[in-house]
Amino acid sequence: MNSKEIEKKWQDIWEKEKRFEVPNHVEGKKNAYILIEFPYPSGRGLHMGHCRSYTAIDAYARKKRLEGYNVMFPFGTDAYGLEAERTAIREHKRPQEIVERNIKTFQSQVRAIGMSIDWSRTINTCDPEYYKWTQWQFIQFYKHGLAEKREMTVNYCPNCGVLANEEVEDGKCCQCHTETTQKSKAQWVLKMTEYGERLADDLKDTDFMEHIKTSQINWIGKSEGVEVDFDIVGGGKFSIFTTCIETIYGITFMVVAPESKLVDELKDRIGNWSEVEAYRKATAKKSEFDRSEMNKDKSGVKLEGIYAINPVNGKKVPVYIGDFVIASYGTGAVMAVPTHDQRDFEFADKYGIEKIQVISGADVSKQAFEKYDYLGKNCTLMNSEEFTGQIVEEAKKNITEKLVKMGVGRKKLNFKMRDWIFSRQRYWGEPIPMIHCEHCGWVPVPDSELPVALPDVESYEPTKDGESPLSQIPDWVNTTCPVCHAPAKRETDTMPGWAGSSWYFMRYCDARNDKEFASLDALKSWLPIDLYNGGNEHTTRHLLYARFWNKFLYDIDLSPVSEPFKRRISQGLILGSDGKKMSKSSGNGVDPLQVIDEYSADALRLWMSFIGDYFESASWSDDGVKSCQKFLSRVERLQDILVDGDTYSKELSVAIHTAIKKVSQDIDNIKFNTAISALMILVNEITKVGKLNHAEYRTLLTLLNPFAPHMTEEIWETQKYSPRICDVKWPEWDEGKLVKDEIEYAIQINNKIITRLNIPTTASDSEIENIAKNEEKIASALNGKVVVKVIIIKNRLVNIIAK
RNA sequence: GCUGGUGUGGCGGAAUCGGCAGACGCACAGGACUUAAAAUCCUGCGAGGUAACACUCGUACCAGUUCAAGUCUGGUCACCAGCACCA
Repeated sequence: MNSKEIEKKWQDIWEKEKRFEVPNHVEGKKNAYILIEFPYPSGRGLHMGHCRSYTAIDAYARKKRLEGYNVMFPFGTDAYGLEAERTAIREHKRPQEIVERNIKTFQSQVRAIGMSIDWSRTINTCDPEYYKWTQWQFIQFYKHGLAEKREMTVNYCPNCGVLANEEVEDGKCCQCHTETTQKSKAQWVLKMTEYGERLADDLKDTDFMEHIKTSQINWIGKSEGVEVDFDIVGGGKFSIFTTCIETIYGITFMVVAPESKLVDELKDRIGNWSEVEAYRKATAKKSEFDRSEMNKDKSGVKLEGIYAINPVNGKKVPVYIGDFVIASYGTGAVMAVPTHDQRDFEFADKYGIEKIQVISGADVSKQAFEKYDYLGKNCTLMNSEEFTGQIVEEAKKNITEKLVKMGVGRKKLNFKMRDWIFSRQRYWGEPIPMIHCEHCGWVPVPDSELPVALPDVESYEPTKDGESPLSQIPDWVNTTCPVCHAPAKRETDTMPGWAGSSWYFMRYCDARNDKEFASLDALKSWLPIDLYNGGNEHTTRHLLYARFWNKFLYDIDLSPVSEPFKRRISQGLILGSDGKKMSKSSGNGVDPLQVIDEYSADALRLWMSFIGDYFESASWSDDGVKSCQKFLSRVERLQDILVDGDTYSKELSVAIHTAIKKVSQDIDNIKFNTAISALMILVNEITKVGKLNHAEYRTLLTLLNPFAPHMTEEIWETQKYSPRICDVKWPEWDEGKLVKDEIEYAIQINNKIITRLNIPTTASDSEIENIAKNEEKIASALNGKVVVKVIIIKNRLVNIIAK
């Protein structure tokens, strides 16, 4: 049989015997939930990038299973989202058809690389059985006041409609890269900001890779500061938010966002209204991107006749509008301290505003002395009345206290993260299960009527006016109010692509439940996920949404854990052999199925793990797969030198125990490349010895099994070993048997290696010293010198310091 | 600019607590087997230096700590990722 037949044979056997299925409920602690982000089933099928994480994490799962864990390792597809819809439009097919076809391809490819998937749990986000629960959960958000329809300024892409902030990159749509604009529209939002603090703080309980935590933290953008009220001369007031309250005595002007309502309220008192109005109009035209792009040239307009009063010293300062102040962050107004904020500094320069230094320690005539530079350096305040001379950190506390006592200030947390805009005016998504009734307002669809099925339609392209295509189907839109039974209309917006992927890992635990989205019992058995692997592109948005979603379910006692993912890792990219990203245009793409065809799935699997550090990007190389294929056939050929024996032989004992330890630890630590190198070292050692017994061979095959499951099963069968390799126990190493009788020491004199010596491992320090000193070369080199000090590092070296 | 990460031969990459830098593999070179090729096996392979040794240099760069630094400390540079007029 050739490798292809062998691999097919075992894949069929595994599937037939339901080898990798686990129950929903498992007792005990030896459970491991291992998850790879489910893919969007694109027509191109599995690519090398998938292969790397799939095969490596599969190896991890297989090893855990051999160690006696109940391993849940599921697979599904995330079929909703813009990409599927766009493909459908391009190919003039219904998205449903395309998705169905692609899922089949995907699943067969996942089988072909030998994944140990529990297929009884497979799910797909556009399956009504699945999205029924996505809708149900939306309703729970609504019932708990965390979902509401809100008129708001939104990012709008002419192609893709309304986008969440997270979907806008550099002012462009993250899907089609068209320039986005601002539009006011009523949108469903999930109040994610209410969870901002917990989403940031609870990261400490997780074991995510550092850069993943960082990007989460950056995105959430939590800042601690103080909100302060400012009275306006002649009546009225407004508040500002600052993280640098210590600079309050340095305020020389204030800036509010141009669109601020305050400006309207003060209209009659503003001396230059026409100028102000013109500036506001100009700002409204600009997208958020344009506004931030203009950052080189700070612009603003003074509100003539308007002065704010600094509560700490009664100082009257002018008020400006400026488009660098964002209405939706903080209070939409800032205090400006040109000496200690570079932005304020430039603004002050441009409009000729005075500057007062309040923190000493730097020259502020050329540029501002900012918090990054003065914090933590024991800088003291100046020009700050009773706070003058206090250290910044101390003054921060004291000034805040004073403002609180005066009743004009309070501590405040602010987040850059905004609420999650949950509406899309697109066809291909879960319909939002809400009904609008003239008498009752918004009413959730009753549970008994879920799912609100996405109607099968001819035309699903986005409409010109930016409304959902569903709004064009009167039969679907018109319904009756569940409460008063009057005629009512369905919500026609659909959910964003991120909805279904925010909770799929829970559904896996109880995938066929038709009473609830997953029983708490099943969730308790499996959550939190022990290892969650996914692409770097999802480390901010998806992870944040999923954590938020779970936290909400946790709060209403439907999830047993407050953090669903214990450990999160991301694999590095697989690049083309030219070191560039694989792409059609550069023609450097490699098709995994062709590789399997030419070599074998096992060789591909081995190479994907051996190619380099799992977390770093790596270049594809044909020679690499070849070398792995070569290694596998070396292992196969070891059968020719097999001898009898049920215990490890003296010659190989140390090598075997060393390999067991290294492979075991490296797989746990996601260091697959060195795990394989340890196996190679073992095979080299066996080759040197020239023979191996069955016990040794069985151990080698077991260690190799996670990486090359087909071949090792086959050899196991050929050798008539029993039980089957997937039923054996992962070998254990004996720390005491790792030590050789003798170890080579490097012998140094004054840090320079003079010679190397084999010294028995049982030798004491003084014996080692004697052996070293008496060695011929050493003795002659030491002749006439005085030994000052002898440093002995066990099993490594001896360094003799001599004068 | 802020935050996090990385920097080691021709290449992918190893190196526990600071302890022989370059494991393992690729590529390359030489040899064995073969009529020949493929496959396989053996040997060599950081740079300079030597007939061969010896010796010298070498983990982005500059300092420091130490008997000993790829590893620790301070500073610089480059690249990657996230955030970025966020108050």
